[in-house]
Amino acid sequence: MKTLADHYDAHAAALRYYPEWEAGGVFHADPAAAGEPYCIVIPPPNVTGNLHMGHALNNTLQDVLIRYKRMDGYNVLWLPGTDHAGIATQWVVERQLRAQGIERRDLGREKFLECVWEWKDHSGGNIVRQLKRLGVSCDWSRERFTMDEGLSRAVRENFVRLYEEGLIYRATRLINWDPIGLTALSDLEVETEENVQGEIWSFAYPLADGSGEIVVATTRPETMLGDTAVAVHPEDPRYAHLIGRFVQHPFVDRLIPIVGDAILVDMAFGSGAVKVTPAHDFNDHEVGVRHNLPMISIFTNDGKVNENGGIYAGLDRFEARKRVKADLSALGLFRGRQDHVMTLPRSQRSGAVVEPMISTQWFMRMKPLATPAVGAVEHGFTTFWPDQWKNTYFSWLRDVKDWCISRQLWWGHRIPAWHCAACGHVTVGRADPTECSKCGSADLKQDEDVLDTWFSSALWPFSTLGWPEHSADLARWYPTSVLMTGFDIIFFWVARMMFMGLHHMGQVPFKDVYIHGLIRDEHGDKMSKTKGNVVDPVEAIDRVGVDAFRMTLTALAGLGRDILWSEKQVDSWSRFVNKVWNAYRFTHMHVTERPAAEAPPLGLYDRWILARLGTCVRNVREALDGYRFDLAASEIYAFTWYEFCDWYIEFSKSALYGEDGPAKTAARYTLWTVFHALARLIHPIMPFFGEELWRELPGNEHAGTGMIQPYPRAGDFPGDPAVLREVGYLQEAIIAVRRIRSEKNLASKVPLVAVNAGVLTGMYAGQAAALKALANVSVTTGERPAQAAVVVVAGEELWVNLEGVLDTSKERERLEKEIEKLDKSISFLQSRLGNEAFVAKAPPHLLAKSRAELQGEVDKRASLQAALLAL
RNA sequence: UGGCACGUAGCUCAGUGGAAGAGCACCGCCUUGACACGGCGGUGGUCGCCGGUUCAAUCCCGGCCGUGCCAACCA
Repeated sequence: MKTLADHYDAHAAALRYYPEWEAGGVFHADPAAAGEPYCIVIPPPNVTGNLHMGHALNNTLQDVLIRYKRMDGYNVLWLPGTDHAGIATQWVVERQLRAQGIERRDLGREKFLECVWEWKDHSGGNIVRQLKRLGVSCDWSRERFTMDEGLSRAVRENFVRLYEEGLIYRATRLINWDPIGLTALSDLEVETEENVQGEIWSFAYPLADGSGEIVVATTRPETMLGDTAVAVHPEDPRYAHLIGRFVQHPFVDRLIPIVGDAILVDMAFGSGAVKVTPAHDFNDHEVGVRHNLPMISIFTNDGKVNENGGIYAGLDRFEARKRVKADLSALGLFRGRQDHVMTLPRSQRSGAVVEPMISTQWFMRMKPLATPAVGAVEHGFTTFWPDQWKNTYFSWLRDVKDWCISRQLWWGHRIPAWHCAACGHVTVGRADPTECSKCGSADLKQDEDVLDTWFSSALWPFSTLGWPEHSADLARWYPTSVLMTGFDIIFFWVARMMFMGLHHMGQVPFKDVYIHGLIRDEHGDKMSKTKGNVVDPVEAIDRVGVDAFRMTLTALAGLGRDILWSEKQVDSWSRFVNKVWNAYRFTHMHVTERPAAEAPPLGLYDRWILARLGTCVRNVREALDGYRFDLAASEIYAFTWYEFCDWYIEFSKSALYGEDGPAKTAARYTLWTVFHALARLIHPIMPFFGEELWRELPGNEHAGTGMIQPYPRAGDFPGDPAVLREVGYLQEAIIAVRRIRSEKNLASKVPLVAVNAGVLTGMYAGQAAALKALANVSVTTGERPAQAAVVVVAGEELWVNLEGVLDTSKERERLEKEIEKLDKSISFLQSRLGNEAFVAKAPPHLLAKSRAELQGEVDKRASLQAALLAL
């Protein structure tokens, strides 16, 4: 007999099996292999990042699917990789250099990039090592990086094609500017800070002809330096006559027109007049465009007032605000202030207050790209899980503005455009040009900017598979099967992959998009460093083992729900590993070799547990197919714990501890068979544990790894309804007896005897051993034996009656109410359908609970109660 | 302001147009030869509120209240 350790050693298993799997090439995908393709391309983590709980969830769930499909015979590829994460990475390195007193600009572009690459090489392997500790079965031979050679080529190809198609263009626009990061930002990289305490500050512009004034209000008084209009509603009786006249700017020599604009101005708000700063406000900018106003920039890139700000030039934005207010007040133009709660746009990365600035940037034309991306989801080529996220996707794409793709950074894909010093023409090409494509001048200078980091991410599902080459991988695995990610990057990433995939490949990049929730702490708060409630997944793995850790994540991953992570949950789900291990040890005590392939004649309980196993397998598959990870986990948990351990193992003991014979053979076969399936069934969720169970299963010494065994099929374990019914009744009988015991305070060693209990003596005589073993109740006929401590009431259908023993009047009331309700339903359905159709169609419990039966039950319970009290 | 979710046992969550479920917590009993990281039994819920549809609603529909998220935001 093989002795197993008291406890499963998750760490030892991980150390042993992962290298074996890698060395054995079982993660490796072959496009020529058989099977329906199944592919996931990993959402690439930041190359210099560390594994956090979000990654842990994201990758555990992907691995569950990947392993399930791989075992199920699909030709599976899980392609891993990392992202260069433009601003984020540059920011980290800049900060490190600054700590050494080195500024990026002093270093120069070349040197700085060397530093970034160094940093990437130094800390870039971390996240991959941590992913491996999770047990993820990626094909590491295909690992990619957004700035590797192939992907850089894809980025360039994409840029050139879109440029040639007129979908990428250069223009001077009002854009979001980060005055600390010194770069343009896309709309998405701007975050709004809520509930900022601010003020609305009012002041007057004197009319140029001295005939009066017009009062405007603003949260940013300093922007008045760039005002080029005052807008009023054209139908406002207070101001309509002023349209076309001018006010005098108090600080700069400028006459400002009063314009009528019904779109911007709300007559009912404030004074009904609005100052217009077209160069530093998006709404005002539109007014400027509509009325052909001058757009005067008043800020430098680092957020100081420029030469257009007259005497304020050189002041920081916020300093200028104070001075402008003071000076306006001094001129007697201040007209009041009130507190105002507002929102503030901040750079996602640097935290700087974003300044809208007029700037020349590269843009991607979105309308022609977005329309097919909307259609693809509308027509079901891609499905969101849960479904409601498609609304988020639609609402953004339907209203999307052109995407500012250039960044004034150094870390990233440099824009493949060359400016001609001679004629100003821009040459864009797949190869670096030597001369201007217009005038032929060789005096070319490459554009200084790099592309938004999401520009390369948008190509990820096909660039990683080899695009723009027509690779075998691309042909085999595009479109991919599912994209798994968080809701926060539906805009940033999902939508962009959709339109780029559709544009270049003519097909959606993935058939399903699974959106998982956020991992929060046990109180439902977001994890954050400042709150100190961040859970480190690596620490959690060290503590409970990777299998238990993954089981917890999987079990908590409900569709469309955030996860509240707590040690309690982890401990609770971890215990499952121990429970299974002990059942496994029990099996090893009784089963030392692989049973004959042909099943021996099986007993009632053997057939029962195998039927339940079949149901479990079906439910697990259904759950996984519908991305219900939580249900898959709890299905396995419930079957194993409550049916296999609590019932089957107890049932099987009398055979296993009894004499050799068919019953023992059958029980051994059954134990082995359950674990043979269970080892595979749990594998996707708990791969190391599953592998250990598989390898240590008697007779599996040469069976190879469990991770490529066929996933169990429900059809392998057919069920017989009669068997399920019989065992169901038996369980009820046992439960009822136990309950009496507990209520009457009878120790389990006190033997009970059931006399003339029809159900037990007749139908279930064959299960007497189980009744004795599990409830210590013997079944007999005839007189009440004197030696029995208590005689359980005899009669028909004892299993029901026993339950009735504990009836209270409350229970009786409930039953009577139910009778009333059912009575009505039954008579209605009978009169409408006719009795025969009713019997054929009505749900079983309606039939069973006909009035007479229920009434009989109520009566019976009452009399039983009386009988019992009399004992 | 708009959109989307959510509201089921003390807590975290499943669930269904036809007899309310799990885990944790709690209360008893039990160290029985896989497991005390265990076993057995139990307490606990007008399934947010109000209407409607239906023979029947926790489930479908409408309204309301509460919570969360996303998006737009008024100078």
